[in-house]
Amino acid sequence: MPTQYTPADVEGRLYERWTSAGLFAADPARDPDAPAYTIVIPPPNVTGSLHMGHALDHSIQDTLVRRRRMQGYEALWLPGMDHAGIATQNVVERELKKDGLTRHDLGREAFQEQVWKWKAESGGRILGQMKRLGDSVDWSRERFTMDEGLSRAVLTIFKRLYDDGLIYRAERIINWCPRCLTALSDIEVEHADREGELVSIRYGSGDDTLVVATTRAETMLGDTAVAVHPEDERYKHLVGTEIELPLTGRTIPVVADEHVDPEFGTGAVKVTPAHDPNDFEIGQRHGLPSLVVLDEHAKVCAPGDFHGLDRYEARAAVVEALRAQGRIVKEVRPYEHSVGHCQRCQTVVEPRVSLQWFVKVAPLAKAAGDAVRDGRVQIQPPELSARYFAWVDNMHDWCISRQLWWGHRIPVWYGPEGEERCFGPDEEIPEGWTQDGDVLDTWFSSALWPFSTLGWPDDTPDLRRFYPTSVLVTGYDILFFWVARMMMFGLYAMDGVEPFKVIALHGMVRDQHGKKMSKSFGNVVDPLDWIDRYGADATRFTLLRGANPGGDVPVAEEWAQGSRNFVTKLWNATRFALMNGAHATGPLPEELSTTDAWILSRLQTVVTDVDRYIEGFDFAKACEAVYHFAWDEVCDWYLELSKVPLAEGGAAAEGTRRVLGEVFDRLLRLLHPIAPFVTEELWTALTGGETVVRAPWPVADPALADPAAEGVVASLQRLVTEVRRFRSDQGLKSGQRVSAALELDGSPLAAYEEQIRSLLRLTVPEGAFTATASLPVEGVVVKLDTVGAIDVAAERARLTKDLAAARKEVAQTSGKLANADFVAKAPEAVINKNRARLEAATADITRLEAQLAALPNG
RNA sequence: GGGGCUGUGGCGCAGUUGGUAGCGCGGCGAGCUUACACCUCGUAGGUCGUCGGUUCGAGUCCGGCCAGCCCCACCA
Repeated sequence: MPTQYTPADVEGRLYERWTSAGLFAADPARDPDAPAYTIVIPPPNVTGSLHMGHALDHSIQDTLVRRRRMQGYEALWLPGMDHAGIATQNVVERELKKDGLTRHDLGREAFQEQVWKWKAESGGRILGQMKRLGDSVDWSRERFTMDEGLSRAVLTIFKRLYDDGLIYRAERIINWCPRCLTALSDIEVEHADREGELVSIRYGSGDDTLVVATTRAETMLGDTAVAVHPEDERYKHLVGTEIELPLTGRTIPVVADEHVDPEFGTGAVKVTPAHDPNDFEIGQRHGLPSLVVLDEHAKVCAPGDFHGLDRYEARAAVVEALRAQGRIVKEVRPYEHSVGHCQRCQTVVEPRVSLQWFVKVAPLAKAAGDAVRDGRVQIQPPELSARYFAWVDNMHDWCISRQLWWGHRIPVWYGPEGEERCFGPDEEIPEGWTQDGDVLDTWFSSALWPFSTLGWPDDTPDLRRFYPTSVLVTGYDILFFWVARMMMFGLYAMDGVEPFKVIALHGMVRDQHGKKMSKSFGNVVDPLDWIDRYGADATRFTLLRGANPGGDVPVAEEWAQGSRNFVTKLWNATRFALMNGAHATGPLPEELSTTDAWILSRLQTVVTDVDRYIEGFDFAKACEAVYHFAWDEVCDWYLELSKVPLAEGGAAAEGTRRVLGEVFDRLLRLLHPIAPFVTEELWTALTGGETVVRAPWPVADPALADPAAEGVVASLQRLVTEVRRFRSDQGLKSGQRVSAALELDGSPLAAYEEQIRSLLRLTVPEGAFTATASLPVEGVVVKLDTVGAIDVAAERARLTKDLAAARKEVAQTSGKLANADFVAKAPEAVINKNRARLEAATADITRLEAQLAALPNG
């Protein structure tokens, strides 16, 4: 075995072996007694490629699934992709544009074919990248939201919602993207503050004028009223009258509406029902007409001088024209306000009245909220529940129609007599009926993901065995987009059965300064680059190690190197064990040495801790626990201590070989869900087993807990550390052997004289000491021949400092114990702890004084 | 405008029901000791944003303030 582990040499080979052996395939009929464990992957966009966010998300899911699989669950991790309506259509349209074509040149059917062709050729790159990460998904169950089966699910639930009156078509004001030329739901709009200009305009003529303010002057062309507060004395006389609307030759009514804030601006508001959500509501309340003055490209479509101008050109032109008429009052002033942008292309969204399809969310959202409220679905970490409730309890109706060609077409047809009818997937469409041209929001089909992927609406064995799913793992950023909607549709479609038991939310991957990764900052890290250079295991470990519950995950090159080093360390440690004949077969030795008993005892604790941490979604702690056990305890102490019995041979060596094998067998299994590749490579080498993928998950054996052995080794560690410190302070070469006498009589450490000499590079004295340093530690005395004269002054200074600290400790602790209030009110455990502290400090004083006294005069 | 979060050694983070602070990286010093220099050994750095309160005792509970971040939102 080489001294360094080269991930690239093994990862591909192992993944291939796992999949061809079908190790990740779930089988609903395999063992009816085994509990099921299901995770459906948050389907990445078919246009997407693996980024750090996926890598984190998948590392978590893989860890959960691999552990359950080892525990004997029938574990299914179902992979798939989302058709990503707008995103994918944009990609393909861009391709067409290179040939000077638009989708309209092709027509709907040909365009769709083009998208499928694109998908076959260059979509789904991410699936191959998931293999690099080691994702143990069941590839035989891969799904796509546009699959035939999933499409049937979409049509089925649409019809059910339609028939239940939960889907309706209406003329409403919606968010319109003038570039994508489609409606958007509220959450597909991102708000950002933008510098704009607030223009104050005088409406009316003669004595009957008032001033309104707007940041979108061009919308005045579509004004159909001015609104004032009913109690506003300034305008009371105008309410109910008509007022002149400049530039248009129209007059509009002045209406009184509670919504107007008399304190803000002039207290008078222009009302454009067709292009502003507020104004739309005012319009509804007062029966005002909606006058659409901007077309789907956001160009002025109202007749007149401005016709055909883009909204921004029109804005300037309108202001200019008003200025010419002396209508602009005050100065036009800069004004920062929040502007909505299309999530997909960042174009400024234009609110527009149009005929769209909506889901009536109130009853669905209520059920989705209740499922969490009454504990049927648990949100992890629980603190994030508040955000969830805030959302589901205040949800507006969901605009689900998109004016796109890529997606599930709305299954509603219009008849010759103008009637409207929804047809289910298996119904025959009568002659002469035409289908609605819109498609559904991508999130509509993703909302069905937990059950549509399992065969719903059919009653399949998969659906029965694997629904509801066990846990949904995703970033908190997608709680509203996806999770809340899965809850709504899952509960609705599955008659109240929740789509998952636990929603485990993780944070966002960030750079080492906590900054969001983005191309513009230039701080994006490509997980595949890390996998190439450090390996999948190190990449996963880095992410999981930073994954504190609910927190964002900062990553940096150095962290990845540290993880890579850990993997190498594990590699070399196991290599050491193998070179020394470690094996994991047969019973453990009857008689365990104290160090063997100690490491086995520690192992039980770590097994328990790691299991508990993963169970609680605390991956950072799970990583830390294995990391420290493997490195600080197994490598730094146990391997070193084992060298003496291994060299000794005989029964001592044989016992150690068995224990070494036991420790690495369990450690590798414990680490496998987190770092699947290196553990597979090492575990199969160590045990000769087929694969660790389906090896049993380690369970702690309480009989192996040995506090006494842990105590002895702790003493040994303190002794060794103290002597090392002395050697280091005195400038003794660490490799240099030093003659020493150990007076260990009566100490439990007596049995470890050999190991102590080995760890400290001590030899047995052959003659008289030349210069001696005496170190009383842990009740034993170590006499070192220091070869040359030791630095007495430095040692004295150090001991004096320690002595002062010990005396301070004694003073503080004894003072505390003398405090009547403390003794009366503090719990006994705390008091005992302080007594122990006092005792230890007192012993330290005795020891240090003796050491000082033993120092040669110099 | 509403809601939430964070502020602990140089950097990034842990700190369960309150009991005198831990980890990784980095720093400094020493060293190729028969697994590993992607290593080993030793070591220096915090009084926990700030003010006040509760308590025998607070990083850990309560209140004010300062600083930063995020989400939601139809104030022209």
